[in-house]
Formats: sequence, structure tokens, C-alpha cells
Amino acid sequence: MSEPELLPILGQQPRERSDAARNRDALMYAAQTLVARCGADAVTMDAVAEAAGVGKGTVFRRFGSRAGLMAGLLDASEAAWQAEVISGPPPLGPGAPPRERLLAFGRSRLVSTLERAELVQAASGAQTRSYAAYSFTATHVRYLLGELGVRGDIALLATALLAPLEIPILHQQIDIEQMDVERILAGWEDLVERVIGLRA
Amino acid sequence: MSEPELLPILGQQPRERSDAARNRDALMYAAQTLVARCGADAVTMDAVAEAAGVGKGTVFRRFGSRAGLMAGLLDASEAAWQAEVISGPPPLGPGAPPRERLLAFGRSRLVSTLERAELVQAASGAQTRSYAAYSFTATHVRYLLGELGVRGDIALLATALLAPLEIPILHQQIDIEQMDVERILAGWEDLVERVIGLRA
DNA sequence: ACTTTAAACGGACCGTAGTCCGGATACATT
DNA sequence: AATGTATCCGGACTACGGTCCGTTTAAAGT
Repeated sequence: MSEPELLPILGQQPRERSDAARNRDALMYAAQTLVARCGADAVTMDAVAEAAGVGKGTVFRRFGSRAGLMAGLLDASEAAWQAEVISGPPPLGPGAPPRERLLAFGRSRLVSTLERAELVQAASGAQTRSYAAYSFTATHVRYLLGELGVRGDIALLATALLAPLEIPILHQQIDIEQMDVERILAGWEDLVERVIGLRA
Repeated sequence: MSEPELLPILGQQPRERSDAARNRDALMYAAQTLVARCGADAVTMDAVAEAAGVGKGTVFRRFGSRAGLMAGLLDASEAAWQAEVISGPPPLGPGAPPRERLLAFGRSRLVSTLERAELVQAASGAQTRSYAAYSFTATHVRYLLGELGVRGDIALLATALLAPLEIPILHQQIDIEQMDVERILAGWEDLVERVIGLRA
């Protein structure tokens, strides 16, 4: 009856069991494959479970919901993009002036969002997401606005710049109002000019 | 074998059958009642069908999907708000200067969106909506921006102002980032100033 | 090696959205 | 009024997301 922990180590997880880790990887791989082959909308949770060779309960234990699974795929697929922003070549990465970085960010974000549109939509509603993905972009834009010396509520201005790049808005503009992507991009850059225009 | 129509009257519907109209009204009433009592999320299509005294197939025939039904309720509930904007007292209605109308519009839209948040979310994904609701707001903001003499791509600037008022963004700010509604409103007004600032 | 136990597994089970088609019905035509 | 028919109705049926709980297993302690 010895005391297991004299000092409570805060936040220490009991370490993931090996079978759990193996199944998680198998599920991610299976899901990624199926999404690539059939499109996200056509992939069922049963199919993922079977392709990964695990029970259905295991899928939900690991990812919580369908949206959670898709968010997992999305996060994995966005890691590369985030690396570009953090440490890639300018003007997207560090090195360029903040205004150029911000414009490059918008362009790149727009394109990558549209590329992963299906996944983004399928992942919407997951509690975990969109926090990981969203909070990265929000933090980055806030930082750039700060560098630009923009006055005002930086967090809200960042949101104002990011909101028009979200999937529901883009879908409305492109698929329903038949707008050109180039036009949307030009409009976003105009918006940036207006938002940072009143600086210092 | 007489010719029914010598001139094809474009867009003429064969007139809705009386039982169809009756069932549609019964369904709307039943759905409205159930949503008011239990909240939108707890209302099932079977429950609506039973409360309206019709078969389940009829619900889907009329509204296409659950989202479509919710969009129907939303449209009905927004008619009053739209009337306020079109012909209500200033500054929301006509009579006030465009800048004041625009600010009043944002305030009112934000509040009414939050009031109907549950319904808005339940209605998202309906093909028909959000066109009716969205296109009204877009048209109005475009008109006001035009009145203000704003230069640039008016349609895109209108979208930029409307996007931060959409439910997913508001939900993120209020429920996750714990922002105050007053703060969000102030931020939106600041955004308006920046967008219309470069006018003339 | 043996015991213990908390965690993970699997798949039967449930509730709900959405489909389908044989039967009923409103309306026009005669 | 009788007839024809396009439309509508109803509810059984399917598919899928999500839950539950008895069973299995990794891994830490002895």
C-alpha cells in the first residue's frame, strides 16, 4: 500500500496503451485512404472501422464522432501548411514585411481551404476542431496586425479578416453567386488595406 | 385532345393542390409549436409528422429535409424583421442617414441572429436557404454601401461585413473565446468605419 | 511468472433522417 | 355525374451515426 505519487504531477497522462496507439494509426490511415478514394461524404464510420480491422466502438472511442475523425484527418493534412507559415520561405513565411506576409497568408489560406473544402465541411461541428486549426490562423493574423501597428481590438479585426475565408462564405460566393476566385482574392486584399489603413 | 396552352406561360406552376397546402400549413404550425416547446435540436421529423397528423413521407415531400423544414420556420420568423428593415422606423428603417442605418442594421442583425441561433444552425445545409435570408441582408448592405459612396467591389465588401455576423463565427467568439456581445458589436462598428472610411 | 486493474475492445443495439412505391385523392374534362 | 390522371399521401423500410456493456488485454506491481 505504498503511495504512488508523493508529488502530484499535474497534467500527466497515464501514457497511451500500445494497442490504442496502433489502432489510432490504423484508423487514420484507413480513413485517409477511403476519403481519398471515395470522397469524404461517401465514407461511413462502419467502412472505416472495417478497413482498419477494428470494431466500430473503437472508432468512436478514439475520435468521438464522425466530425472528430474528419478533424483528425484535417489536422494531419494542415500540419504541412502550418509549417510553411511558421518557417517556410517568404512572403508566406518569416522574412517579408508584415503587410506582404498578411497578403500571402490570405491567398494561401483561401487556396488551401478550397482544396480541403470537403474535409473542412465534414469536420465542422467537432468540439476539438476547429480550435486547433482556427486558433493557429487567428494567432498568426493577430501577430501580423500587431506588427503592422494596427490600433483597435486586434482579436476582433483578425476575426473580421478570417471570417470571409471560411467555407460557408466561400461556398456561397463561388458555387451560388458564381464568383471568380480571383475576384474574391482581390476583394480580400482590398479589405486588408481598409482594415490596416487607419493604422498609427 | 385540345391544346392546353397556346402560349407557354413561363414559370406557371400547376397550382398547389388543396390537401397539399393544408398539410403544409399544419406541418409549419406543428413544427413551430414543437420547436418552441422543446427546442429545435430535440424535435424529430416523426414527431412533427405525428403532431401535424400526416405521414412522415409528407414532411419530406414538402420540405425536402430536416434542414429545409427548419429553414421554412426561419424564413417565416424572419419576415417580421425584414419588414422592420424595409419599412420600420429609423434608424433601422428608411429615413436615417446610410451610415446610421448600417450601424443599426449590424446591431439588429447580430441580436436577431443570436435569438434564433438554434434555428439558424439547424437550418444550415438546406439548399433553398440560406438564399432567401442571406440574399436579403446582402442586398440591403450593398444598397447602403452604395448610398455611402463606397468605392470598390461592393458585393465583396458587403460579404466582408456580413461574414463576422454569421453563427459559426459568433459561436466561436461568444461560447469558446468568452467574448462579450458588446465587445463584438463595438468591433463590428469599428470594422464598418474602416470599410467605409476610404469612400469618395 | 503471477496477480491486479484500469483501460481498451468489439459488435449487438438504438434512434433518427431519408427513401420508396402501392394506394388514395383533388381537380380538370366531358 | 362519370372518368381520367397527375399529384399527393402514408408508413414500412433502409442506412448510418452513436451508445452500451460484457469481454479482453496491456502493463505495472509483487
